[in-house]
Amino acid sequence: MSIYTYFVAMPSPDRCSCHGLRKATRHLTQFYDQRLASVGLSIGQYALLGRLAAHGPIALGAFAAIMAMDRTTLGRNLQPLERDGLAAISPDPADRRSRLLALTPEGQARLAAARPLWTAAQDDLEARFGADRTQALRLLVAELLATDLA
Amino acid sequence: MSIYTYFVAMPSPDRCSCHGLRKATRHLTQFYDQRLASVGLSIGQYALLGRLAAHGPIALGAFAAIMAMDRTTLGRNLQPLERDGLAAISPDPADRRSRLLALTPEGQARLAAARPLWTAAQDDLEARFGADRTQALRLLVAELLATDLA
DNA sequence: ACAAAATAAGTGTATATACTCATAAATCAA
DNA sequence: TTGATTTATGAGTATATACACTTATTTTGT
Repeated sequence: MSIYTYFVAMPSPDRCSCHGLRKATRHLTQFYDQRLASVGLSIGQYALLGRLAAHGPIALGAFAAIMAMDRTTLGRNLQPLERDGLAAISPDPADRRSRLLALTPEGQARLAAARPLWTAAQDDLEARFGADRTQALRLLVAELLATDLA
Repeated sequence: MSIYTYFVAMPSPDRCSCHGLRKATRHLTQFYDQRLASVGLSIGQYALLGRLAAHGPIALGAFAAIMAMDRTTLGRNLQPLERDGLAAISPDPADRRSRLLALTPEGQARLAAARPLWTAAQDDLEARFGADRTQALRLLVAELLATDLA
């Protein structure tokens, strides 16, 4: 543990809403990533597989919208998952421009293996940050996401 | 505007705290990035320069702690700023392991040019998302950042 | 003084993010 | 029908993020 740790022990609320959110996201992402590392998934990959399981075979653009992710970002993020056989992309017979994304059996197995680790991480977060604040944060970020900023 | 946009118009609060936070951060980052694009800075770069202006010449590790950023991430993020002459790294005479990061006059000028755009973005966010919710979110993410999750 | 431990930083590698541009296919309008 | 437009996607480029490993330097314990 570095001495620099003490400098951030008591941060003042950030004047910049975006910078504060970005810092907190890095913090939380590292926490979840560490909890999932033993099954070989990041929290981003876990979220992709989980949502994909729920939405079945789906076009890339539609899935990017569900994930609130740039279309090209989704494409890049899928490459390691496809390479490792966790997700598969096939042509859409109904529209030859479109390509359908689907979870493979391997992807389902990996997701099932990760789920208890994710649940434990969620519980640990609530225990450390507080159930009320965790709930409030979840609600606020969902509302922010639904806010049109363009 | 794609038809997919309608799929995300009314999101349910995310079960995964991390995924929700990550989506909202992408959303907000794109908003700020677009507002700052005309001066050639991303919100991440703006935050770096702004904090650097406040903390003067400072060692890389100490600055990474202030930014709540991984040390190696900071190093990579500094490369374009150094290349463009906005920040400069010099050896620390007191400790030859350490290197001191400082804002250049060019960096100060760029920061000054960006500041009104950032202020306008902050104001727009508050107008659209609501001052009370913006304030609450800022406080919550600061508290989350201060929470030890290890 | 010197060997061991701690510290500061860089490099290699891999994934994450998104902009611009290009391509192909479907839709629409005259 | 056919030419213009919209839509779905991929490729190129650049920055963002962080882990594991390495190197150089300082500090510390004896």
